Amino acid sequence: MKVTKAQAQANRAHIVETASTLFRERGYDGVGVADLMAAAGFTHGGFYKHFSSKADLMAEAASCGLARSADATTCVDPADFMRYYLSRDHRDRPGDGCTMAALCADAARQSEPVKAAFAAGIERQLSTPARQGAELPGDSGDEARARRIALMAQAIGAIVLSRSCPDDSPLADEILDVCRADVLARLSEARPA
Amino acid sequence: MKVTKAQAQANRAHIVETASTLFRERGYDGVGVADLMAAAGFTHGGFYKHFSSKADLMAEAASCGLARSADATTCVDPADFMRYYLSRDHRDRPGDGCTMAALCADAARQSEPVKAAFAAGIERQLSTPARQGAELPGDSGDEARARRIALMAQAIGAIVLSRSCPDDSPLADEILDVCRADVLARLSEARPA
DNA sequence: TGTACATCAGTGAACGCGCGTTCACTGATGTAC
DNA sequence: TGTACATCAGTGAACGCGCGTTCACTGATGTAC
Repeated sequence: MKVTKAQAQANRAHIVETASTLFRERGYDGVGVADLMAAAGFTHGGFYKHFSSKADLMAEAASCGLARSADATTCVDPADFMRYYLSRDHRDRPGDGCTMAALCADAARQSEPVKAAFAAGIERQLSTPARQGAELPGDSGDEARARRIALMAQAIGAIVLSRSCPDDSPLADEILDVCRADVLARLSEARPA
Repeated sequence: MKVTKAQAQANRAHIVETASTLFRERGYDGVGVADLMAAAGFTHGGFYKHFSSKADLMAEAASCGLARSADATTCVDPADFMRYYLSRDHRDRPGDGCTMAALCADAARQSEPVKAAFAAGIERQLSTPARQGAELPGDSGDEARARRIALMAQAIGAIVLSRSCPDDSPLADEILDVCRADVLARLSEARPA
């Protein structure tokens, strides 16, 4: 049964979205093509009408997930963002969360297109405009960029470390709490109002 | 052909070591039992004379790799350690590097024993004694521990992010350079000697 | 110490299974007249 | 506008392959006498 061009395009986008969520939850190797298509409401055979391979979809799902995150943080207060980012809620629901935190270790072992998507996504996140008035006067380009990189690394490291501990581990929560306090302190130092 | 008890024990340890390296290089899903046994110099059939399952070995290899790292940093100058940790060399040779950086995102999706091994490994790293004279007088337990956690998260995040970029990406090097400078600055602030 | 036997680390073929991918087919959509 | 045909998104069976695991076997080691 054929489908309108518009419907086919919407179906394709839906598959990419579903993949993006499932990959974040279970990793690239943890999601099969048949799994994924079933989760999106299709049978597996149609997959190759949309994508040339699973690796192709991986790169596209990464781009999509990373772009969405970057857009979602546009003009958001950095402290508010970090309070969410370093929350138990974000840690415990990777499917709805940050693609970098969920998949960048997986990406390191994938093909160039996937890694290129990650580099582009990181770059995009770094150049997301801050909320009006959230920048310092002395916030020159290089310095602000360096601070963003340092905080991004710390936040991602905290989530990834926390997730590697057993579910009920006090250490998992301690890592999150300590890093949240530290990141917020660094943010308020940088911008003493 | 049987083998002396001592030899069998040595062979087992060799398999764990080989697994620890291969897992760090390719991830848990990227290394098959047959692969691994061949790399260790054996055929795959003997695997189950030593381990009850691949998951069992994963937990043991994690413990082993994490313990070794923690021991290797005992009494090392934190700044020296961070200069190595946040180097291109460490980033580009995960097989010889930090188990946490290479596998903690994978660990998050594994069974409880693997996650428990990670929590224990992180705890062990946190309580590794610093080099004599590398502590501040005001370095009370909680404060020092919090600083260690924050720096560990930042360093791991930097490696993981950097590894997710394409090999020749300037961004990969920038992340490493920025985070190294930042971590070293934080270390020297904390201990103004 | 020497001999007979049990043990068990290591071998390599075989197992079922799920993976990514292919393919002949369907039938509504889109197009040419 | 109405009709005939080509297109192609989606279906579901089938493919080869590599995975984790099992198993009958081998033969040097370790043990009992």
